Amino acid sequence: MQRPARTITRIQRKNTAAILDAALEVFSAHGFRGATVDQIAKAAGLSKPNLLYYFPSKEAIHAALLDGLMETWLDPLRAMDEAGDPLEAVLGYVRRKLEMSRDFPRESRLFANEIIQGAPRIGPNLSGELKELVDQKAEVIRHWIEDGKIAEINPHHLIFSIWALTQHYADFDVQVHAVLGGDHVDPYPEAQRYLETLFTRLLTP
Amino acid sequence: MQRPARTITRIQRKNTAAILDAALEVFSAHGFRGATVDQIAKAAGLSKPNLLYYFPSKEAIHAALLDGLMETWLDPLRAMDEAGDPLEAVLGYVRRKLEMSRDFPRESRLFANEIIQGAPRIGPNLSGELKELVDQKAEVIRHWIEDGKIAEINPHHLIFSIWALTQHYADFDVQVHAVLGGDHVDPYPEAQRYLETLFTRLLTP
DNA sequence: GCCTGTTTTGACCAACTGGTAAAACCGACG
DNA sequence: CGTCGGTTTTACCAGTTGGTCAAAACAGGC
Repeated sequence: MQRPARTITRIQRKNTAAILDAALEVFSAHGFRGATVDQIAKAAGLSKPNLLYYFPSKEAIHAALLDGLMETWLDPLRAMDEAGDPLEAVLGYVRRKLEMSRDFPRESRLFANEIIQGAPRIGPNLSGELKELVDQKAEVIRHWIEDGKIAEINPHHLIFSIWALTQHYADFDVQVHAVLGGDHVDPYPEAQRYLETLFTRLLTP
Repeated sequence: MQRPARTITRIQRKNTAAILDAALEVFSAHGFRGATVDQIAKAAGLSKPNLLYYFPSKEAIHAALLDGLMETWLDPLRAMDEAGDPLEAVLGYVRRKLEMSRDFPRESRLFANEIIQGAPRIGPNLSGELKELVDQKAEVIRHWIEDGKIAEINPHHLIFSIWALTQHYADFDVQVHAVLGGDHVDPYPEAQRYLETLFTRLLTP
C-alpha cells in the first residue's frame, strides 16, 4: 500500500501533481488506451515503477483526472442562474466556457476523448449528475421564455449548442488553425465576437 | 505481395469491404492506437493473418478509411454554391451535414478522433484541400453579406459553427442521449428544427 | 480429376504493455 | 552514528501487440 494516510510530504504533493499534469497531457492527446504508463512517467520525470508507487494503476490516474474535471467543467453552468438579465446570463456562460477552451484545452480534449469513445468510465455521471443539472437549467431557460425575456427556443438543445460551439475551439484546435492559415493566428478574440453575435441574435425576442 | 492487380475477385471485394467496415467500427470507437488488428479481424470475421493478407498493415487500413472519408465529408460543403437563396443554401448545408451525423456517426467519430489527437495522419489535408475549399466558400458568404442578402457575420466562424453544431450530435451522441433521458429518444428531429431556427435568426438581415 | 493461382491457416517472433518484488537509497531524528 | 519511514531503482514477468512465414486448403477453368 502506498501513500499511507500519515502525512502528505512535500515530495508526494509535487510528484502527484507532476503525474496528473503529465497524464493530462498524454491522455488528452492519445485517449486512454492509446496512452502508455511509460509515456506518462517520462513526461512526469519519473520511472514507471516510481509512478506506480503514487498511483496503483493507469486506470486510477485516469479516474483521478476525470473526477477532478467533472466539477470544474460544470461550474460555469451552475453559475448561470435566474437572477439578472437572461441574455447576459447566457452570454456569460458562453464566455466562461470559451475561456475554458482557451485556457484548458487539454481538459476539454480529455473529456471529448472519453465521450466520443462511448464514455466507458463516466457514463453514470452523465445520466446522473450532469442530466440533473442540465434539466434544472433547462427549466430556468423555459421560465425566461415563458416570461418573454428571451425568444422561444429548445432549452436542452440551446445548452448542447453552447457546448458544441465553445468546445469546438479546443477539441478541433488543429483544424481551426489549419483552416485559418498561419499558426500565429489566435482565433479566440474573433470566436468570442462571433458567439456573442450568434447567441444575441438567437435569443433576442 | 497481396492483391495482385490481375483481377479483383468477388472474395476480395467482399473481404476488403468487411475489413473496412469492421475497421471503421473499431477505429471510431477506440482511436487508432486504441484499436487492435485482432479486434478488427474478429469484427470482420477473419483471422489476423488473413486480414493482413488484404491490407499490409494496421496503418494502411486506417489510411484507406481516411482517404475515402475526406471526399465524402466535404461534398455537402462543395454543394453549397452561389446560386439560389443564400439562407436556403446554408440551411441546406446544415441539413445535409446533420443527416450525415445521423446516418454516418462512425465516420464522424473516426474523423473527430483523428483531429482531437492532433491530426497526425491527415494534417496536410487540412491545411491543403480543406483550407482551400473553406476559403473559397467563405468568399461566397462574404459576397452574400456584401449584397445584403444575409446579415453580417464572420464567414469562417460561420462554417466552424455549422461543423461544431452538426457533428456534436454524432460525436457526443452518448452525452446527448444521457442528458435527454431515455435511450429511446431520437434527438435528430428536434435538433434539425433547432438548427434551422438558429441559423435563420443568425443570418436573416 | 488435375492444375494454377488465390485464400486461409497455424506456428511463430520481437517489441511493447501494465504491473510486481525486492533491494537500495535518502534525509530526519534520536 | 544508527535506524526508520518514505522514496527510488533494478530486475523481472506474463500477457498483448503488430507482423511474418511456410505450408495447407481452396477455388475455378480446362
